[in-house]
Amino acid sequence: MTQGNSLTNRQIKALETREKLFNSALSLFAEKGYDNVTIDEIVARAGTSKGAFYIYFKTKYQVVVRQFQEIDNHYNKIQKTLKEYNTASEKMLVLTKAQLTFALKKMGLEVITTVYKSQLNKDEEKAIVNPKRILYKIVNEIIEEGQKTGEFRDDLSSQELTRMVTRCMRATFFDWAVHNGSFDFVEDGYRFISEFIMRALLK
Amino acid sequence: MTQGNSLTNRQIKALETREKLFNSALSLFAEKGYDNVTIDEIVARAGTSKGAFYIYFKTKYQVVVRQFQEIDNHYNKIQKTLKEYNTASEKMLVLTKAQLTFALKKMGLEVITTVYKSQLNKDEEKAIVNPKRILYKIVNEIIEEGQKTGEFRDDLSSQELTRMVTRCMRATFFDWAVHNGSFDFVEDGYRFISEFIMRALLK
DNA sequence: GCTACTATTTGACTGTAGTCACTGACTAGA
DNA sequence: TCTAGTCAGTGACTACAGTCAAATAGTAGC
Repeated sequence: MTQGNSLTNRQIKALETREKLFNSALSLFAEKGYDNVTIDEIVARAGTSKGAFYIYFKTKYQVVVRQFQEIDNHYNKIQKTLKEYNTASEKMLVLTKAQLTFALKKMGLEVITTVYKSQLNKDEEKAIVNPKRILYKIVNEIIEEGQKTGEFRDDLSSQELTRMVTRCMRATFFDWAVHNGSFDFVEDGYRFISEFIMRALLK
Repeated sequence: MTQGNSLTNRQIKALETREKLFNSALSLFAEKGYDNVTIDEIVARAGTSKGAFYIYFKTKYQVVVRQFQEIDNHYNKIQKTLKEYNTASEKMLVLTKAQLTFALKKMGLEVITTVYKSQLNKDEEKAIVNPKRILYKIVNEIIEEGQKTGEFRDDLSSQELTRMVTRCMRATFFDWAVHNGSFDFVEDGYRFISEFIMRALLK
């Protein structure tokens, strides 16, 4: 078949088609909102066909899930910032604030709502609870560090604590989406973690 | 119009139609699963028409949301049981266990998943975050009691703590739905609250 | 260059949620 | 009892996500 990294013209074209569909969809979602965009519009703008769309995306949701995942990968930038802070508690708080600010700015209400809704569909790709998410690795590292330094409790494993903490983070996102963004996401979410959840985590 | 509580024949018939639609839908959902039932089937079994369905239910989701609300009201039975326990902590734990057992048995995965998904639709009736839910009143009462007896922290208001605790409860439901019920709902949910969240609540 | 194969693309088609202009039966008031 | 008006109910229709058999065009081997 293909040798090494080289792609045949056919494969290159296919990648282009996918890219055109992805960009067309994202620009339409941005212009009109997810619910007001049809697949027919997406493929018209991409200059391709409906069948092609469903080769590259299993559902309409999946476009947004992919967008979410792309943005989500940028958490590694946050990870570097964390080194400047000395305690695991500080790191957890800085991460929380960064996560909330970042999600609000880069994703926004509609992407978050759409992704959360998609996750409740049986066959949809599980993006937000994927343990490979960088976010989860960061949280797990902070917790392990906090357990080592004696800041955090160690009667539960770091994996288990990570699962619980990230569950609480998701809860803020879900609540905000259910309330149609009618409360201050960053303020409320930060308060929830810093004033409430942190206490469950500390020794 | 109508005098006192008396209903015209017309209004009685209308209530009957709604009831027939509701029962027809619930029995079909139970038989084939929510996603495999069409509105046309529902109205056929109810012996009425599609238009009638949409007079009584704004969306297909709403049937399940109403079912959820009916079941949800049965929390008042739990409330009475709580009086037997002495401390607010005990009450919170008994409530948690009861809630999880109850939801698992009476609602099940599909109802929970469907309701949670519906809540992310803009115009859907907000059932799970409705502050009038009996569950929230019970939680609030327990928290106020705990604050009075000095068991629970009082640096945050009981309302705020209620909001945070119930957010955590919703988180278990959401996670379980996203994972398609692939972990032990009662076991995991109870552990999350008793081993983790309770510590955030205690003084 | 020719051929057989296969990856990609197509768009007509299906299924189903939700709409709406219309119908006719019931009600209230004269 | 008659009638104007209302309200519950109807079902053909629209809109749109998702499917799939057929068509097209790139590729590899000769």
